[in-house]
Amino acid sequence: MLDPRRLRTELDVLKKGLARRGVDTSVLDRAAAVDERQRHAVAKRDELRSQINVLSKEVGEAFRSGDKATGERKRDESKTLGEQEKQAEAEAKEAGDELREILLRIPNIPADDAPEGITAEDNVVVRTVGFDERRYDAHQRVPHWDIGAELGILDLERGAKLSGSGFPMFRGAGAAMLRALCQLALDRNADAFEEIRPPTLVRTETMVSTGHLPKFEIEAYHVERDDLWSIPTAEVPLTGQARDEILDADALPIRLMAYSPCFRREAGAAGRDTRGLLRVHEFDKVEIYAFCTPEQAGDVHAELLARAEGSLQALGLPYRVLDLAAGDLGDASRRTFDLEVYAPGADMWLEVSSISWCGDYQARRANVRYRTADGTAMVHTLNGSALATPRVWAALVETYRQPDGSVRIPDALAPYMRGVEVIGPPPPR
RNA sequence: GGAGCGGUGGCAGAGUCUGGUCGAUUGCACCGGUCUUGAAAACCGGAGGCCCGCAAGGGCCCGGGGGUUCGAAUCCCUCCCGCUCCGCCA
Repeated sequence: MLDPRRLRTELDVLKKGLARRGVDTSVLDRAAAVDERQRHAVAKRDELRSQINVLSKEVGEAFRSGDKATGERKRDESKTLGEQEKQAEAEAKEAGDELREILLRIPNIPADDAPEGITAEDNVVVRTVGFDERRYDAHQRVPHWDIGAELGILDLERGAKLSGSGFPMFRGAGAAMLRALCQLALDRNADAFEEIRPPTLVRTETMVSTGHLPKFEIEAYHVERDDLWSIPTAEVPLTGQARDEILDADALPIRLMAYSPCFRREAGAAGRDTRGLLRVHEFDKVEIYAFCTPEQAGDVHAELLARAEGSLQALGLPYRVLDLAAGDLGDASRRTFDLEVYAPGADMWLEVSSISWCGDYQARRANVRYRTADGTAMVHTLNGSALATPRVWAALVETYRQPDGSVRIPDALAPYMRGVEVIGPPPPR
């Protein structure tokens, strides 16, 4: 959420920023008008309340001192003012609610150094690591859905039988590899990040705090009976757990990580790049996350990126780093680097991590502050996947497929797989 | 799921029956000072959050929302959360 004060102090700046996303900036004019209306109503209400407070005190004094006539007169006077106050209050509340409704749907202002452009085509490739097109042989040009079926480690049919398409079921070494990947990611970051295992069903307010509601309601699974939402990422509970808190500045940056399942309806993406594990409704992920001061945020952002890259490097997967164009940024983010691994079988770059600096956008929604020398200020929040399983799994089996059809397990991962070094064909079932 | 009790400032804990002088007593923690070679102790002082405003100042906040009243931490309704006991259960 944007700071409503900026609507009156730097409306132009906000408009320029939103325009870079390719968004209609007239909402800002609407918001500014409602803000103006709200402040007028509040001022009027406060003035009336001030008078009522004085009168009420006098009523009490008058009755106590036995001056019944004065007491009754002032009481009636106060009552009249009370009716006006009620009306002003109603206006203030109505305008306040409307302003919040508008603000909750306005995305964050992109950082100045976020690349220009409004589509994914405009994203800038910052660097490509470990990629050499010529290095791949025919045996690596097999898509993971075929490899998975062949080796009996991915059972999409049965996953669909259970829950529908987009709900993969893994078996045997394939299932173990998912756990191994998460364990690896957690272990690699445990030196600096506190591990959290949050709930994965959360309240509406929690989803609002990160920006996933109200605007993207269609993207989330909702449990109606209990009015709870399945989290699309651990970023949601990690942000929400600090809601309404004032953090100790000395404790910042606070680095957290969390393993969690993630649920996404992918409503807007039906039929697009959905084969195999390319786009699924449920998957496991290890998220790395930080609360920090605005001054620390740049460094922390770089740190999260380096951490996420580190896991891919450890697994020996070629990847590239994208600096997202202003228009391709998620709503909450002001600057995002995407990590994409190369999947030779599918011959695609797969997004496996989005490392986002959200500024105070989420902090304001969740009301997470820290103490400063002269008061409080909103923290900055940053998040990114340390490792998202299904796409990394896909890239792994494609990259490490050997001429005989088996899949070699990278050295870094083997210890987490009971020493398994190669996944061969399954025993007959 | 049933019954009972409770939610007050960073924490603990009064105040609620008997509405006004209660944004709120007290203790701990915290910050500054005195004393001390230094520290502790003791003593003195300071200190909640939010909104509007250049400021002066005003308004709001005792879990959330609504109501009664001239006036609500205090009375009423409702929702949420916590604890205890019972039931059920991985």
